[in-house]
Amino acid sequence: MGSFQALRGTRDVLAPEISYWQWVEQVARQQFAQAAYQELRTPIFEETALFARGIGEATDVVGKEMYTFPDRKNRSLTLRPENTAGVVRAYIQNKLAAQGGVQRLWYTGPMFRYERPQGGRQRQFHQLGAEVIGSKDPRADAEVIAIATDLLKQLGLTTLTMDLNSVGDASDRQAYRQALVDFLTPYKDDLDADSQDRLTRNPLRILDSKDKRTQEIIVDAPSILDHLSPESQSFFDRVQQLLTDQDISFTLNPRLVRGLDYYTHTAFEIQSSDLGAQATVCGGGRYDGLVEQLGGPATPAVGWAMGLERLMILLQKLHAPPSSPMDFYVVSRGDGAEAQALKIAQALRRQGFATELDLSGSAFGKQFKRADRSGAVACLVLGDSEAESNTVQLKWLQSGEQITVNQSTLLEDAASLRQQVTQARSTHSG
RNA sequence: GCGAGCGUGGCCAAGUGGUUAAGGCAGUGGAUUGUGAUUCCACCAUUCGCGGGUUCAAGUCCCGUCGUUCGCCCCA
Repeated sequence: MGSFQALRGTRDVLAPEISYWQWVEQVARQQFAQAAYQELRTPIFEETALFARGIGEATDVVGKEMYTFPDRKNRSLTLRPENTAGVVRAYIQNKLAAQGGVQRLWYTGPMFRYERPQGGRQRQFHQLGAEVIGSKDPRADAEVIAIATDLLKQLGLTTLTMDLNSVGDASDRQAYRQALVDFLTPYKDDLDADSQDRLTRNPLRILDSKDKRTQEIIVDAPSILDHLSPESQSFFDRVQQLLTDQDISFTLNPRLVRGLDYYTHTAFEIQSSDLGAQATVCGGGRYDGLVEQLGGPATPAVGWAMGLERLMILLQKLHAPPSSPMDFYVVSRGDGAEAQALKIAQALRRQGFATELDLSGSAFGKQFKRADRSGAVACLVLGDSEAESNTVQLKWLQSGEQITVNQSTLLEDAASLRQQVTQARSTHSG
């Protein structure tokens, strides 16, 4: 072959699809700004130990999905598989706690996990995430969830469902873990192989096994919700109440267990039925122990992350790509005219008009055909005679009306030109 | 990491061992060397993801490999 191709599980995002990405970023940026969240950008690779300690040694992500490599000084580095650990590291390192109060943060960027690629799952994928660090108020949970649901709604995704659970605090979990192990041990031989393995390592994960027989057994298993301390229970009740007050609907799912060890109390997932096996679009929850776990002061926190590739799959099914149509298409022929055409195109752009310049030098007929297809509202035509008289033909493509304008006066009244463009466009679409 | 399916030009494809590899869309040039439609003409795969094998003969069968899709797994 001899040519290169993007590595397995990575891909290029090109023209029509990219506009969905830009749209999502724009909507998110605006929403976060309105809610007083600051964007932060953290490095794409970090010390391996950050993830191992933050996410948990026993998790699948750390155990078998990380891109880990030695650098030239033989330090173990890892391409971030998620960004909460990195954000918390940044919070600690930059002493954001010292600023007092609550830190509201958001980010977007690539993440890396070595998994078998599948629809909605790549090795390099992108997340958009929000973290609220420094508040133990259940309103923080409700706010951060509301921002996620509002964002999705604003993107037109209205058929998503949310599962909600509480995994309690560390001691609730400890007690529940024991109860679960006690319950499952007699059935050990009937569990699927993965679940048997998890019985000692990470028993809570057995709850979302998809194995039929395991599921039958789990039906009667004790529920985490029966093992919450009174404090955890009332916290969870409050979160639910706050969500209901905002008309955010959810389904209580006591078997929802998140795969990363740092979660405490609130856990939630937003899912779509249009994504096959990779149904989760957004997932998150509270992680009150993580800041301390990573060497900072004991600090409560909540957050979530959205999978952008999955979001794009849904958006592409839902609507046509958001387009940004051209205002002008500049057609020219002949040396003098072509040079003037470039100058005019740049002048229009400086005034804020979206302007495409035809560089083909082909016959006017061909250029007009392209002008038509470009979606531009108007066409500017320069040939030898225009070049000589320093004029330009302004042709409105919808009506076919064409007038001669002096090049120097074309942009004299940009506001009125803008108005004409807007009007021509609205009669076109109306 | 495991299982199954698929891989023909930029896109959608026909083709199921006997050939010169259909067709459509898009693109480029021309009929029309200064005006968008339609129409017409021409060009656009020495080759069927890649490598090897079987056969007189392979896009078609076999093996390997790469990619991709679906499920498991995992999670966003």
